[in-house]
Amino acid sequence: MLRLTKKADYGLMALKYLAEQADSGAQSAKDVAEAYHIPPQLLAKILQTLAKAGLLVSHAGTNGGYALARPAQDISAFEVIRAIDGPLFITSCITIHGTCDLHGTCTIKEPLRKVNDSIKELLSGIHVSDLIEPAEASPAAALAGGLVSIAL
Amino acid sequence: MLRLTKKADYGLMALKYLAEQADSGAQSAKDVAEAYHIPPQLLAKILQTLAKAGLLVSHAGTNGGYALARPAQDISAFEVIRAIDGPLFITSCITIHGTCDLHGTCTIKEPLRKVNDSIKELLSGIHVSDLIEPAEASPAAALAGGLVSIAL
DNA sequence: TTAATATCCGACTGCATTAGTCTTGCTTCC
DNA sequence: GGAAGCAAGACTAATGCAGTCGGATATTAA
Ligand code: SF4
Ligand code: SF4
Repeated sequence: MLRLTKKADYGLMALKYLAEQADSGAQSAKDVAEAYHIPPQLLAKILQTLAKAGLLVSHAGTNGGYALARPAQDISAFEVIRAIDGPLFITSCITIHGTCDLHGTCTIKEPLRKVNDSIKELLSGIHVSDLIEPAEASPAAALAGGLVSIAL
Repeated sequence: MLRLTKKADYGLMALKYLAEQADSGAQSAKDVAEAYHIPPQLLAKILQTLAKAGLLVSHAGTNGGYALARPAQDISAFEVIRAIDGPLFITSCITIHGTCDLHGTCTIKEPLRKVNDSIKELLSGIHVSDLIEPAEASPAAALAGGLVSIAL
């Protein structure tokens, strides 16, 4: 349940890597793939998607590659996931639109939308800068996390 | 991304229905299925699963059916989802165990586990009793929801 | 006792999504 | 011009989900 796709997973890893290597200029897709042992061609497409979504800037040619389009603390995990996996959410009805034929009878739809929003907010409160701390909690993360309240 | 399975969806609807009809005694799987236009045989299996998980009590025979094993406010959405969809979570590594071959190199695993826990807590704060209010937020729900803080 | 009602259980199929690959073309720098 | 790199789309294999089918067992009412 609620499984994140591996692509989004890879995307987050790549973004983290790019955030760490921000000083060293652009990094090629191959570099990132080798650093984490991710299938290179797959990661390439993920990075392309991320670039198209405006989260990365790309530069073709020799010594080209990808770099963050914004500072790491301005890119939320929610944006990344949405860019890669698309805008689909926990219930089939919210975004798939016509998939569920129970729109009339379903009485649980509204509450679930609230849950959906809560998760969305939770993910929006996480930034790639929060991922780079190696082991112990960074003081920034505690601040950035914030609080998510849920009231149905 | 993060899509809830329809089975879990149906399960929540059924539980809500059973909570509402708690006074009328046991309800058969067919009754619930007809009330919401859910494929009867599919719902039957979901209810069986729920019963096996201890969330429902079942009674075979004429005038038999299912009823809540506990009061509605003691059954969390998390339990329901877990019972139906199994214990899998947002990343492939957390519960699938051997699926991801990046355990060594992956540096993003720990932060994601925290996110995972936050979502789990969020879902644990929602009970089926919070779903029965038709339109406006129930006062109980605001209390029951609580706060979920996330700190990486 | 019999028949109707209902849960229980496992196997099965069709479909959608996901993970990953291949191929081809375009851009930039040297 | 050629190497390094991005861009883009088609393609395949595998997985998981939604839903179905068939039959077995338990309970109750007549
Ligand atoms: S059953 Fe209700 S909540 Fe679930 S997908 Fe259909 S309309 Fe949405
Ligand atoms: S890439 Fe990392 S976080 Fe994702 S499944 Fe593999 S080990 Fe877990």
